Amino acid sequence: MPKNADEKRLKILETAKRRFAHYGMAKTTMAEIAKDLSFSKALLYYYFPDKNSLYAAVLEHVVEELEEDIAESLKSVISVSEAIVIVLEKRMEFVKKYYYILEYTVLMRKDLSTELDQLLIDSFENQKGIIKSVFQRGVERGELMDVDLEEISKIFLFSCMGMRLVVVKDLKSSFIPDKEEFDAILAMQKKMSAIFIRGLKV
Amino acid sequence: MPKNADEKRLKILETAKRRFAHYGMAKTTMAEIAKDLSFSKALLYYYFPDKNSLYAAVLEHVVEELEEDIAESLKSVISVSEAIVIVLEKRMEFVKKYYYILEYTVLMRKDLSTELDQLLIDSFENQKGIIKSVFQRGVERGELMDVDLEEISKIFLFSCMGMRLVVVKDLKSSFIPDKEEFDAILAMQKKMSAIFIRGLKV
DNA sequence: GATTTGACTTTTGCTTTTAAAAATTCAGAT
DNA sequence: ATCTGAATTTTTAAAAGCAAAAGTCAAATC
Repeated sequence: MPKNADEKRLKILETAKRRFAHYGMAKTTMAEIAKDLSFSKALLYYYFPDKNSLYAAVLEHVVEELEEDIAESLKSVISVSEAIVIVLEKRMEFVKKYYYILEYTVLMRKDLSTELDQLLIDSFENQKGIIKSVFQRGVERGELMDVDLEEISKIFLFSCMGMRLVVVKDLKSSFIPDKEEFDAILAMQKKMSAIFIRGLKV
Repeated sequence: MPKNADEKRLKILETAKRRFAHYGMAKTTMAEIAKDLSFSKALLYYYFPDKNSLYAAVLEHVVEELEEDIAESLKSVISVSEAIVIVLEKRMEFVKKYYYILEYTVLMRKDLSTELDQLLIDSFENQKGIIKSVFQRGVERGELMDVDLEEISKIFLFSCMGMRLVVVKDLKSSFIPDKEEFDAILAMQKKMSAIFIRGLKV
């Protein structure tokens, strides 16, 4: 019975994820999710306190997917450069794949619930941690200088993230940037990181 | 007589600049500008086709101020690092000083008039040119590697600009970021550029 | 003829209104 | 403890009205 309950929770999560990924938060209604599952709308509220929490759960889910994916990919990688390229590519792939889910957090930046806000902070910290550990390995191997990695990782991440913001101007129009734009951004991020890493070499 | 006409045009420009710098584009009316000068509103339209053109003229004016200021400051500077720091500081000072004037272009990013759009593109190109010539001098002096400076300058500028966008989230609320935020951004930009430049060294 | 203006017209940017849609609650059924 | 239908509350979005601001122009002034 409790197992069955968990299954239902998961089903809701999956269905919501599909809807959010396709139509975004604003254009997805609780009624639609319920209908997809042939559940009553009220049942959704039995498993999730409100729409926002459901969204947060979905977001957490996909963010974990990215984190695991990156962690897995980095296992076999040796050099700092290679590792950073992997991270950048995975990140970009992720943004492309879940654009409509992520869009809401960008649009709402300011007034997000504490829950969501914390989730984003955690996600950022995780990303920073990954970058940091990549650099850390470089330092240990004598490849990179011994600098304040906490700070450097943050700066590096900010540079990469910002690059995307500069190019993608119209966040309001909820229009997904085209492949060319994404590719151009990724190319710049790679080039920047190549120079950046070189600047950290011993 | 024509000289007097030019003077009036300039007076309008100055008054508009003061208003725009203090209240921003949206909160400044043509009637107010006219009243400040004891001109009739219609006279403003004799010298400028519309409010947008007046704004563009003001923006062009302040942008030129920045460009000249930077060019002047760079005359005496030798090393790449020093030069870049100067550019970053001047840029930030400029943003602080004319925040309410610049705000409009950021808010309206998408639907700006061709005129304004071109002005921003030109300004960006100018900034890129400055960075490029700084790097160029570094290359000539044998300080930096010989790379595609056009591309590198763009990437460098994007990284710096983006950094600000990442930190300043609420462009909508038309709230001026506080000194601490600006300082934090500038500090990161400086650190980033130090590593970046080191990454370009021969 | 180049400037300048007051009076006039058109647009734009708010409220306010309001109807529908969506979120959320809840008493009671399973 | 799970689940639902029906009812309630909140949001959203379109329409209407209105005041302020943008923009025009014929006539006056220099």
